[in-house]
Amino acid sequence: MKLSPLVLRFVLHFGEMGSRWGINRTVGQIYALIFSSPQSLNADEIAEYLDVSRSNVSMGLKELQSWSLVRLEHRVGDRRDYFRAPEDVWQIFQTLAQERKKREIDPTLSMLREAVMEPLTDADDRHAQMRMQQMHDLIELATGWFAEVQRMDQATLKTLMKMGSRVQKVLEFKLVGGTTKGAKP
Amino acid sequence: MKLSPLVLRFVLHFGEMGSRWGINRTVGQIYALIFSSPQSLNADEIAEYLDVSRSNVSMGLKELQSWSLVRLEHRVGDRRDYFRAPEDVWQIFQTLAQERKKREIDPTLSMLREAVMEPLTDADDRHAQMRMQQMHDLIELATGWFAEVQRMDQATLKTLMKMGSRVQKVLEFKLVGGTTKGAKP
DNA sequence: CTATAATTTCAGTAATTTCTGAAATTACAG
DNA sequence: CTGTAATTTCAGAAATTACTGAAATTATAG
Repeated sequence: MKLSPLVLRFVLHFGEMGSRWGINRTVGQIYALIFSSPQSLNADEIAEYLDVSRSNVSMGLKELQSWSLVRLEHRVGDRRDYFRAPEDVWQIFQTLAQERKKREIDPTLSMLREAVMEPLTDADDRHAQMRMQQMHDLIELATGWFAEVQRMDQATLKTLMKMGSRVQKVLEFKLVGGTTKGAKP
Repeated sequence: MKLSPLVLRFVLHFGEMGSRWGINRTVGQIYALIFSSPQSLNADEIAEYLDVSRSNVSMGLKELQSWSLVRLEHRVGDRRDYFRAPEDVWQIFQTLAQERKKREIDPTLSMLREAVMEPLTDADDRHAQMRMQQMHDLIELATGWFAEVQRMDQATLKTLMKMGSRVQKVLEFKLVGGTTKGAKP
């Protein structure tokens, strides 16, 4: 089976970018294929389209499932597993951000949390600890904000993004009076 | 030369996380070491602290410079290059985000831009193209927003983050009347 | 149950990435 | 210039990661 030039280009691009995104080529290609396909696909079809081994596809699909980037699906009278990408690209984006946070940020945050707790006397160590504290505080602020943003509904978020820097004006207006550091609601 | 247990832990963690962040172990370790160090360091010192080859350090430093994560520095009466991490962790964060966007997002965005322009007749291709359009629009919105956020001053950004979801209330209040899609200032 | 289809696991191999040490280049003091 | 220190380059070695094909496991139709 052969892919159309359009889909092929998309698939190959995702394969190449894979390494920059921390996934391997095949996983990137599988995702691109499933994402762009009008129907859900089974593992044999994927292996044939991409010309890779069936076992490689199996491993790739497991990886994509662990990222919640593909959904399993079944068809009546067919016991094979079919895969499809969630429709809503916003949802995909959020899932991806969440997963990346969990894998790329959270472990570092706990490491830092522990490190800044340690009582120290050595001057150089204290400097290092101060730097870690700065990094910790920044990450904590950013991820805390991220968690709240995730709780917003899509419409608000879209509005916020479309407003762009105009939000600055709104905030300046609203914050006159020093509510900046006030208690949470 | 030996690292203190605190710094060692930090350095090793960054080395391990490196692969998840798309950098190699040594680069991660070099950065952690420079970031936490009270003084700038030269390549020989780094090689000795981390027990890796001088050439490996040279390559790692080039990589970090390409990410603008370390600054070159000189000392009077010493012709060696010394390296230090920018003080401001916010600045570091922004630099990092900018670089990642450039390397991980922009190439995909241009690929998608081209793909959605193509005139097509085949039904499956048109479906694929529609999916690419969705992905393109989302990325464009998100990166456009990101660009604007980058233009905000730090204080506003911090305020925004500290406000968290309360910003939703402010927006709801301010937006009654349908200014949502209005012209830019 | 038994037979077969579907999927997963995994040991070995292939491909890629990282790292080293030697050689080449660059920078500069004398 | 010349000599030496500092840095970079790069070919090959080492380590890691990705992929395959065969075997094992799981699922289910009959």
